[in-house]
Amino acid sequence: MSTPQPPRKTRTDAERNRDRVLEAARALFAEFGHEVQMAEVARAAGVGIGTLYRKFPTREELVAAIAEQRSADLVAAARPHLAAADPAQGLAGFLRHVGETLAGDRGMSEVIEKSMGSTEPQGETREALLAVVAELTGRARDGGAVGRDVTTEDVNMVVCGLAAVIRNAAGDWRRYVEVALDGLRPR
Amino acid sequence: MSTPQPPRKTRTDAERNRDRVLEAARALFAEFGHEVQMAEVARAAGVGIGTLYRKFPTREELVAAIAEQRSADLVAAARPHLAAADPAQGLAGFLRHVGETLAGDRGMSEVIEKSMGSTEPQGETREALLAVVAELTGRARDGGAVGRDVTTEDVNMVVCGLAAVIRNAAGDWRRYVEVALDGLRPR
DNA sequence: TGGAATGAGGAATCCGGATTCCGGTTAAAG
DNA sequence: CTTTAACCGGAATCCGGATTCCTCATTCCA
Repeated sequence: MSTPQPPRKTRTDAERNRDRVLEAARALFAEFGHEVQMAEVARAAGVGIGTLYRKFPTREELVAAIAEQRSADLVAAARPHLAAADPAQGLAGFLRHVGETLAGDRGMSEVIEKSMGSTEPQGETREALLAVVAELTGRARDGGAVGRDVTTEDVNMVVCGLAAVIRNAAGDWRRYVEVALDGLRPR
Repeated sequence: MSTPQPPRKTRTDAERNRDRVLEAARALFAEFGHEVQMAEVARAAGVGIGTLYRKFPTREELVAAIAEQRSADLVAAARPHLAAADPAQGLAGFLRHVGETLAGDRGMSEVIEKSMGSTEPQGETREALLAVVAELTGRARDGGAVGRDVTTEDVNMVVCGLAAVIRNAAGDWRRYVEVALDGLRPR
């Protein structure tokens, strides 16, 4: 009945392996997207499959962990743009940054394409990301950088499209970003 | 050695089954995308799996057949827009039509998202579709409906983004189309 | 240092879904 | 109305990849 757990400290090698897995997964997902197999990740991490599974009981959980991590990075990267003096540059700068990020991370582009917009349930980090976009959009709108009728959803759609373009289209995504920004401007 | 084949006419029921399969696949792909299982298609078509496989030896071939069909529809639908008096309305009208189509056909949005842009090898119908977009873009540009620096690739990216937005985002894709069109306009 | 307790590995297993196979049918030809 | 090539149906099989499980190795604590 009692719970006299004599809690031992987490083994150091266990922690090290966890880090290796996260690192390997991050790299592989970035380069090949989430289609990468669990065995690949384990191999790249220099770890057995069993170990990988003890850290992340499910492929889904591993993917989520990485997605969470990268999303947080994006939210963090938004800070300077939120603080930008010129709200127009704030939104534009952030969109360009998102492009740069997704261009270097296939897995992330998959995540963003699916998450920006779906009214699905999701982690708080996703919420934070949406909040950031909303904030940036609001400022840009107040500052007259984008049309008064531009909504957060409009921007979300642009981001979703950007992710798709980066992952599938042959053209220069930077061009796409500029076109989208032009489209959002007043008048 | 000789080939005195007394060619029999294709059985009528065989042909009928083929049509049923195509019809069922079209409907299912449109509603659920290409993730639908072969068995589902067979069931919906009121046909055995074996029969389905005699018509289309591979899932891939079935998907390709439908994609081809729908792409051809899109090309055909472009005709009136190509003939539009106002080139600005030509491009805009076509993009809106594409949106309408993709909004009602999940499978098609998947195809378009992947094919618009990839310099991959593909069917001639895909070529035709790209040619149509190029033509429409050229006219719009010549007519001053879009910026002089707008390329076919730019428009392809917009279409690719549109497909993604329709399939994933929560917002109103019509809004997205207008934003994109605004972004393409001169100035 | 001794002996749990926790972690590592990776072969074996499970699973969902595509594809194959073959005995039973049925339409076309004479 | 036969004959027979084509065709049908769907159970059985195959396959790739995720997930489980059990044995052995390490690390932590007294």
